[in-house]
Amino acid sequence: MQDMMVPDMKDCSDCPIRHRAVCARCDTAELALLEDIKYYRSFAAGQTIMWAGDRMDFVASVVSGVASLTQTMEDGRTQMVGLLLPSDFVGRPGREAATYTVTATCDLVMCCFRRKPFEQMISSTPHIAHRLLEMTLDELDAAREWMLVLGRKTAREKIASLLAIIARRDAILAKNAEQNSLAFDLPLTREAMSDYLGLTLETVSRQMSALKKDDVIILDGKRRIIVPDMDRLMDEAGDDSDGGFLS
Amino acid sequence: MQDMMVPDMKDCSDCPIRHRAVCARCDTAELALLEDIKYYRSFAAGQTIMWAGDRMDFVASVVSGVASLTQTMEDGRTQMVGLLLPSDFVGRPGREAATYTVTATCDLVMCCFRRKPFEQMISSTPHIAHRLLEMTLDELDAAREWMLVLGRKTAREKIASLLAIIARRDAILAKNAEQNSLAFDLPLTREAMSDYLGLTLETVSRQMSALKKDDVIILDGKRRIIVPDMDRLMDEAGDDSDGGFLS
DNA sequence: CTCCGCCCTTGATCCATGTCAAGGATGTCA
DNA sequence: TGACATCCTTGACATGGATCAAGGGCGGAG
Repeated sequence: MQDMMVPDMKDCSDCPIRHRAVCARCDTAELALLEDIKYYRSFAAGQTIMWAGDRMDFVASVVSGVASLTQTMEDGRTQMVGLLLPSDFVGRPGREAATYTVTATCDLVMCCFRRKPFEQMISSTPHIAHRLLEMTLDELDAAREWMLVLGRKTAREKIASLLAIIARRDAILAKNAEQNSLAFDLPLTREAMSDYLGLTLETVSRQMSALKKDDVIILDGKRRIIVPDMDRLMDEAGDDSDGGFLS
Repeated sequence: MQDMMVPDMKDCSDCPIRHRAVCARCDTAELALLEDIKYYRSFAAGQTIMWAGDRMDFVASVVSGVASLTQTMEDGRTQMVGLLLPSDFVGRPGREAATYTVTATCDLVMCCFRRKPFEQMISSTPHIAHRLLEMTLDELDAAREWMLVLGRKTAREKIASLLAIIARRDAILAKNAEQNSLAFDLPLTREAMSDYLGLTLETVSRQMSALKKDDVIILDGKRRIIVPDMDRLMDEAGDDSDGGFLS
């Protein structure tokens, strides 16, 4: 799993899906193919990119910013089922309609590929299909890891788990991994956190305050988080594992 | 998703992964290949097939019975992250160690394939890789569906969701789908249900009694369930969707 | 600068579910 | 047949997190 986290761009720095999506071993012919079908789109914070059930004729990779996948019940209860960070992939080859609502939780740039040609490319280039399979398996692991968080952890552990995941991911992208003290900006509102954790906004706020009081985190404003001791945070998360990566 | 549920065996009734796993379009050469690397294993109810972290040198498909994938925290809290019903696939090509503990929840037969040759076969037969990708995407959808259950549903809704999923899956395998009244045997103890739903055993028991009192289900003994009205059950589950299928 | 709206915090109270405890039903083995 | 183990049910009580409610802080628009 580790090697998925650092995009390998050395051989194709212009590959439009150099982000985690496909990357690594693209050859020139594939690059040309991809170049032909890609386009970029930007979204403002809070903007909904697509609604569950919408026809979806592209797949995409997050270039910068954060997006969320959510499910909503008839009565309005909502659950976030995936958080898309830079290098994450969204969209399902072979499926016409979006299964989840996709929303930009902060300003966002995506690199999109028209679906039909992308699917053709997959059928004709086995190693890209293989790469997609690996990615999907990683997402499945992350989703299952999250099931443990949702089903069995306390509110405090849930918050710590979320912070730990974002901190670690952030550190890796910034090449700061291995440091025990980290600082980062939360890309989520308290409400978005509550939707991800299966809590209410108030409980999230209270537990953030509690973690702050206990010196597990330091808050600089509302969104800037300093983690003086990652090991301590992981401990609070009740986490022995290396932490699933958000879809 | 629908078409995944009914194994398509018409062209290869002897294909050892005729269950949902690969199925459908195997040609003779592949059959021979598979035949060469497969073997069957049986397990008794309650038996653990492998522990998280164990070296795993096979992948497998459930022939009969039910198995569960579980994660456990250091302090013993456990969460089931997948329920493997007949035709489900377990194991991850390319991964040496098991990520989850796999346990037989009732007597179980699996059809196993040695991992290395299986991986080779995947690389050399693109449509099998493609099939695996589709399956994995379905499992991902199921896992995300379950995140909504774990994060946002009440105990009563959780129970109804689980019963609805098992009932529907059972009906499909028995070619009874479309009927509004169904009967089936629960393949899980109350404790296994609680591990899947993120509840305690006692809460599961109480909510089963409540659903019985309200005529949503009829209990014949402890394990035999009769659902007089599937629509009613789905309604109790708070479920608009067609219900994710357990991995 | 001031007002407004959004996001966040905190308090008081309630309730769904967890926890602890007792006992019932069913199947197995001697 | 009786003793025992396993699985399940039910009751009494505790509590974590939800709900309802009030207000603080900050950034953007005028």
